[in-house]
Amino acid sequence: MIESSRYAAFPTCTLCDLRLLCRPAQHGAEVLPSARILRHRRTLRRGGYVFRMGEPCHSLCAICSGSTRTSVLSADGGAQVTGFQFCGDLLGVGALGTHEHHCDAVALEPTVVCEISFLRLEEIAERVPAVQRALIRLMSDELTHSQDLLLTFLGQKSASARLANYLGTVARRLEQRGLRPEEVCLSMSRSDIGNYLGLAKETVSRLFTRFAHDGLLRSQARRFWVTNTVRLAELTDSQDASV
Amino acid sequence: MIESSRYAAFPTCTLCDLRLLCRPAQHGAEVLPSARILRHRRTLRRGGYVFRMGEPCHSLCAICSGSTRTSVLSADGGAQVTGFQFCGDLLGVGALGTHEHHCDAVALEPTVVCEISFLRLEEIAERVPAVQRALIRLMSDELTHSQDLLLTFLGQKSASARLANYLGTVARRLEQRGLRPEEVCLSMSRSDIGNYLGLAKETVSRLFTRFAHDGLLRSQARRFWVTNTVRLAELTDSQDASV
DNA sequence: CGCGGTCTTGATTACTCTCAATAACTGTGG
DNA sequence: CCACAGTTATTGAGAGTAATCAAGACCGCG
Repeated sequence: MIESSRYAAFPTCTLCDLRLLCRPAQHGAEVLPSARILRHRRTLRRGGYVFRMGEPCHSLCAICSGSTRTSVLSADGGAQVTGFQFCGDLLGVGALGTHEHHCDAVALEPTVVCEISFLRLEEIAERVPAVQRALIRLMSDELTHSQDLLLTFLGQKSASARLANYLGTVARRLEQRGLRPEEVCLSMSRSDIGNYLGLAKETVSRLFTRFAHDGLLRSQARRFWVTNTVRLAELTDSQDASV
Repeated sequence: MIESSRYAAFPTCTLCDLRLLCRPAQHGAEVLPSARILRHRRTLRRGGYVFRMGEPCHSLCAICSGSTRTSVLSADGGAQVTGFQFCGDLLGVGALGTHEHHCDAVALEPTVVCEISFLRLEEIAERVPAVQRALIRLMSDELTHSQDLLLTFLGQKSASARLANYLGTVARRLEQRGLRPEEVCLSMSRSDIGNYLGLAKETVSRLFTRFAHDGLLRSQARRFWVTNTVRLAELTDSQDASV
């Protein structure tokens, strides 16, 4: 419990997916200094790169505060947004096997991230079964999350269902992390959302207008507040575009 | 090498993603009887369930021969196809964390599968670092695969690009496993493909007709043979539906 | 206050879905 | 071996949704 003071200034650590691995001293009798695996904390400003595609990756990376956008270069040369990450989310888990980042990660606003040495973690896992299981669990969860995400894109047909689903997912995720849906606000552009969802930015804009008109949310510039989670969820489930 | 005779009748084992874990005797000096982790082999006929959603899962499952389809129940009560698996592919990796299957898996044709006890594997991993790393690598690969898959769905707009991309992916995957593109043939219905890709079955049918007319492939009933991999790949990259 | 970028809104075009009818295939039984 | 029924695949016509093209409004910023 000596460690806990290290994190006093970061209450978000209690929400972090990495917290069980970040403080392995809590696992069993064997005391392991967390300093060995917690490499460093970094502060980024809007537009700053957390990492770039192709860079070597020997760490897991968790977001302490702020938000990020990941993207890859698609075959036609343009960028393809692959996701948005918020407080407590992990970055770079998929790169553990290849030890090389396969996407860019950019801060959407002033953002603080933690890096955890994966090599150290692997060493510790060899000696502490609880850590090994936590690691496997972590990857399994990430896999489940990735497949859930895939699911939302598989059957989706209408644009409104896709956007409603996305906004609802974000609201839910942030709610799980202790924020109220009313407080949900993003920092990403219409283009980013459109790119991510496979929609034209004009379509995204129209949908925001329509959702706001229908009382589902308030939107102002790059921020929005969900005001009717229930109806947003209804839209998500509908296959067609009926509003 | 005493073990090898066990697999003599299954040459496909050399293509299997699980082979490194299935024969842990090869890892280091410690000899571990593979019988402890290889639970059993099962033969299924067309339409047979490999497993059902909600069932307990304590095993990894590899396809020795044949093919399967995974699906979940979507919010509106209908089924959503989440993927197709072929010789050497794994099933149920994402269920390792929760120890419960979160999808149905059905054989598309006469199919043989192997089950590997995950609990045993975990035990062995605690003692043999090489197995632990192989396990992590396996999950990381699965994660990478899942995210690659997600990528193909994210930006995709036109139906032809989606189908071309899918057919190309299947052809490539089977090619990696030792089959020639000319020999690629499937056992899934147009409805399954359409469900998976988010297209109406009529659209899938029309695209098959068009692709065949343009000399990209031959199709006969539920089987098809890719005859022009290059042009199929070109279609994949195109954002619009120009043919 | 003017500038560059993003966002909104409108009109047109094009793609894909839906509905509907016919054709082909699969498996079963005579 | 052939005929039959049920399922699956093909093909066509019409309707609806979202992309594209284009113009103007709003915002942050120097």
